[in-house]
Amino acid sequence: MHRKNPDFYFLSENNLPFSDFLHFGLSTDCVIFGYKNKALRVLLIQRGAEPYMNSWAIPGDLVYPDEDLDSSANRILQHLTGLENIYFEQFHTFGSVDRHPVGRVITVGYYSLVRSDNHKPIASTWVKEVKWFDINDLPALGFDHEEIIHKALLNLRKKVRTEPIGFELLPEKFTLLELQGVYEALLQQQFDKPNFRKKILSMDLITPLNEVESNVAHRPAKLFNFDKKRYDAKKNNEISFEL
Amino acid sequence: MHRKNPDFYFLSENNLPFSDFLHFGLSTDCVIFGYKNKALRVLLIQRGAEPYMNSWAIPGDLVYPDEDLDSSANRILQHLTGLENIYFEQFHTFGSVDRHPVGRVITVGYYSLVRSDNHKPIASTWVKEVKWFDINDLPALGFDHEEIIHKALLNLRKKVRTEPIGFELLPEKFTLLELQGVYEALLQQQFDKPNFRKKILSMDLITPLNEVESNVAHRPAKLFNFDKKRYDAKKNNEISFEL
DNA sequence: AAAACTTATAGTACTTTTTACTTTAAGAAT
DNA sequence: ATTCTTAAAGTAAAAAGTACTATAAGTTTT
Repeated sequence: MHRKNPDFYFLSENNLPFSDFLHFGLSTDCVIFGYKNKALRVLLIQRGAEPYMNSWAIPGDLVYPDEDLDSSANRILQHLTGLENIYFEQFHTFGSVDRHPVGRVITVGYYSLVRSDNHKPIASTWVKEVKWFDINDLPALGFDHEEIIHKALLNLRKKVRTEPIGFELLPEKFTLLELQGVYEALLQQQFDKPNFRKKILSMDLITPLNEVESNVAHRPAKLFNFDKKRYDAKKNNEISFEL
Repeated sequence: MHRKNPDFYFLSENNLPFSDFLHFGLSTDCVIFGYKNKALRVLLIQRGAEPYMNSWAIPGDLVYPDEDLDSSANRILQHLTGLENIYFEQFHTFGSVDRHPVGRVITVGYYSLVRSDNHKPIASTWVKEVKWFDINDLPALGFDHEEIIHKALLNLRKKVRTEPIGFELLPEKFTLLELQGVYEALLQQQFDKPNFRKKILSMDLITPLNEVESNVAHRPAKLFNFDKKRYDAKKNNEISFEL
């Protein structure tokens, strides 16, 4: 009951050869959320290789030997969307013994929020198609990716209540009703318009611009943007966002 | 710019040999929280082998090739504390390229909550000493374990506000003032006694017992226990715990 | 150009929750 | 019996949340 390599320093007391411990594959997978027409959606790829050929899946890749986890997730996001400065967050790591048909591959799950307008999904050698799916109407997915999306969504729903990240799903300039739509899609609950407005404005985190929306068949709403500087300043004192 | 192994299915388009991608080490590390004398504390081990010989560290181990992540964390916890049914939760995965002197080892971070009375830490071959440290008075730690503890604490503080897990730090039967002490230690804030009591009781998640504390030099407080069944039943309808 | 329509935005009244504090109760120690 | 300490219940004011109404400011229709 002793290790083959006594130089090593973990608690293990078993009789497996040490080399068995260094044969893990490591990947990152990204659940990319978008928002359009009052609905939350997810960017999926259609696989062009085995296993799960032709299945839909969330984008992911193996981590390079000299690459940090966040860098890896960021690389995938940029590669696929062509965007920089995408908001992303690690939320859970999936490592079931049998989660992967090829071998023991554990994957670090990230979710990210992108402004729906700006993305132009880019297919690659290994990807047949890239497409947005409504969160409530997903196709069958390969691997354990249904579980990953489910968990990502639960995490996002929690986070969105205490940190002002809903803005990441909207363009720089947005109306209060658009913001309300984002939160209604995220939290699956309706808000009263005047009260939502009052609450958001009282947080003092978004600034009104001297612009209004255009091409609308009614009184145009004022445009706002999120004041990240002010939030960062406030954050140091106390948490100030809560829905 | 193409993979050596075209059977593989990730997005990677680089010229590294495929085998380079399967040489990751994988471990789990556990931040074990306890509560005593109105203070939050952490169980640390003193390392008995290189690297970081004699340094203090959080307990952890390599994951076995045929072992799930949660099982691995649970094994470490049981091994070290001798307890079963310990509350634990995966919170973040740490995988910086240089986080480990021996090679590329990524670690899945867990935190756990144990009832302070019940634990009898068990040292092992690789552990010189096992000891509780006040969360505000930690020794220097090996690896990136300071970062891991810091992040565990932040996660715990968030979680404890929306899920009734504070009980995990107390014995089965506890008084309301003891519970208040736990939350004050966790959240680093004082609560008003009558109001705390009112709020907790209004949640209808703890049941009064027909017992009172003994050996106290004043009016003894009633003992309560947490009603997990009732919580699980409520949980399905809506979240009902919030501090 | 006026009227009708749609949504923005301000305002108000009511309810519930939170907060701060006071009072009484119950046992232990002297 | 008296004193001490903490439990536990109660109360009132303040704050926050909720539901709804009224007015404003545009576009479209007539």
